Amino acid sequence: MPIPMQRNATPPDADWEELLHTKGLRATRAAVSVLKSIHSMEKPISHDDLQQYLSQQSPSALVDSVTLYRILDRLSQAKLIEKVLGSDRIWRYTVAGERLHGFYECESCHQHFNLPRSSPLVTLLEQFSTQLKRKGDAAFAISFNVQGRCHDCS
Amino acid sequence: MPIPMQRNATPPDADWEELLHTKGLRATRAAVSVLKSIHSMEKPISHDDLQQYLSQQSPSALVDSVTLYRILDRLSQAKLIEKVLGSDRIWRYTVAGERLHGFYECESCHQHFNLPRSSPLVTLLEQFSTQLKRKGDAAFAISFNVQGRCHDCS
DNA sequence: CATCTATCGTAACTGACTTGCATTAACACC
DNA sequence: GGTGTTAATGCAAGTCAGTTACGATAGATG
Repeated sequence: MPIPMQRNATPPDADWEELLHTKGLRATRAAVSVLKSIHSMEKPISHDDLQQYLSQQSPSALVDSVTLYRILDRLSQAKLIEKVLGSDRIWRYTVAGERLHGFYECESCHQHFNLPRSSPLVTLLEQFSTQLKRKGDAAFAISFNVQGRCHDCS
Repeated sequence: MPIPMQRNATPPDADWEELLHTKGLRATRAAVSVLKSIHSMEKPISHDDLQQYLSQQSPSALVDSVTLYRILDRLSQAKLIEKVLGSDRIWRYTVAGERLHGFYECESCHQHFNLPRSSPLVTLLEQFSTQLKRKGDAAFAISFNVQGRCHDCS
């Protein structure tokens, strides 16, 4: 499984550190690189791929596997990132946003692709989601997933 | 985790056996009880709960854990049942239908509830799904999931 | 700088699911 | 009814994503 492509440049470290602090988290070297890396990816990335990616970045970015799990946990609890469960039962992590995320999952390689926010499906579900929230309902989140085959696997 | 309630009576065994045969599967005692049981449930049930349920039914319904996994696999591949992945990374199985399924998952106990087909959300997504199919797109299935807390857990 | 405690690293564990392989029992064909 | 074929079964052992325990380390704060 190839490690997903990187997106564009990200803000300086100080900004990430501050972001972590506002959530009551410590700005450790590991947490910063993880947060930064996830924000630089254009699609959700798994624990495994992320660890590999980090190890290739620089020796200083090396993170222990358990530590990485814990960082990912902490960041998602703080809502700095978002997790998506693939049908391979593997969690993938991506940027968290105020807006709803929909994903396209390749049923063969299980790569996930963010559906464009402009997709009518996303718009539709977003409306629904805010309706639910307004109702103060017991429902907190809607997630959805379109399955198919990605270009590489067809 | 309590074993989900049973629904109403189901057709005689001969019908289930025939159904299995039409899919090229053997009508073993185990396969029949599994198929029958899942059709008698009103919500998706996990491997574990199903095995427990079967063991309580009758001694003859007892199925080995691995065998049960394999039966569930076979039945879903034959599209006689449908699988849903919970955010606890556990598969649950339910009746397969031509129509789209949406689920409500309790984020605490992870029980799944079928959303009523009359739900506007289900209708909406169904339209979308058929649109995709018509387009002959690479997308095969849409699944979605509303998360919240069930009555018992609140 | 010193103290406090969140975070880290190592090793061992968990549990849902899978694989290998010898045995059994549906089904088909006499 | 037998009887042969092979799908399906049961047991033991394996896999692997994720978790837990606990002593060591390093951010934060005064």
